[in-house]
Amino acid sequence: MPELPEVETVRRGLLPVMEGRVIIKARVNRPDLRRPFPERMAERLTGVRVKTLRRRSKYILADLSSGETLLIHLGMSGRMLISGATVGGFHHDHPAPAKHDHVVLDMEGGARITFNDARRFGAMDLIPATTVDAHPLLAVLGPEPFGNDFHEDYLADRLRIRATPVKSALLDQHLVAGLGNIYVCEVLFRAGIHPARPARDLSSSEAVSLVTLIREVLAEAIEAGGSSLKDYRKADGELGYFQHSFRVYDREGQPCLSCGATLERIVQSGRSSFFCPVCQR
DNA sequence: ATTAGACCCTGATCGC
DNA sequence: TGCGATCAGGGTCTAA
Repeated sequence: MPELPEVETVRRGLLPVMEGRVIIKARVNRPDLRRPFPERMAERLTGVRVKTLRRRSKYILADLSSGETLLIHLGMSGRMLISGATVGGFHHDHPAPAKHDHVVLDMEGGARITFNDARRFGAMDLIPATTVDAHPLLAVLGPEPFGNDFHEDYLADRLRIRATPVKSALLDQHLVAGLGNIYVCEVLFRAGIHPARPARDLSSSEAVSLVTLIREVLAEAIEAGGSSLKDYRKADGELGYFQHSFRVYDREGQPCLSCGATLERIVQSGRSSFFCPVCQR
């Protein structure tokens, strides 16, 4: 599912039809995803205005005129699809209701936003705006990759005390928030670091380079509209195209674009890691 | 506290 | 065409 660049792309797609607009009617088609939806969610969303639409890590946060904030996580397969509006020059008619359409928001201005999530690993919650940062899902998150709290000294200090493979460390949302399996693989390739290296064994210059490369990869992916593999689509239904820029992810058995060696795949804490055995040491 | 593994759920794909 | 095994961008929970 979506990592930070995909979530940011979805947020940007939703901005023109959500921010500043009133939710005319909210419909909730089932009581839960993996976790229960908040009590009376449809009623609490209906008739309120979306003041701002922001992002924290892989979460979209909609601050509402009711004083509550809607928290949205897309999990692995969650989509937010827009219909009934002209987006990017194309008008999208309302599609027939589809399997796994869990929440539907009819917006002031005629747009409809449909949250569809086949695997139901996503989440929604409604909390007082004043307690957003204390929400259990958000309070444990590490710094934003583009924020001032994420810098060379911070990352070097945190990696130095971890015995776990650097791949697992960078996937840990407590350490830095927003990276997922694809972008960690891509970052480690650009850094020339083998995913199985214990985090504590990285040199300080390697840790320093990771800060820059994490920002570089994420920024390029956001610029490309994210990566479209199986489930992910931008809010306007279009595909992102960063997947064409993958240098190692899902390229097992193919030649390294730098040295020509055959790329390999290993499994680390249950997730695939793709890497070049020659370039990454 | 850290870490590995099971688990949550559906759907796509691949080998037979 | 069908069937089982495997895999998938997420995070949580348990137990060692």
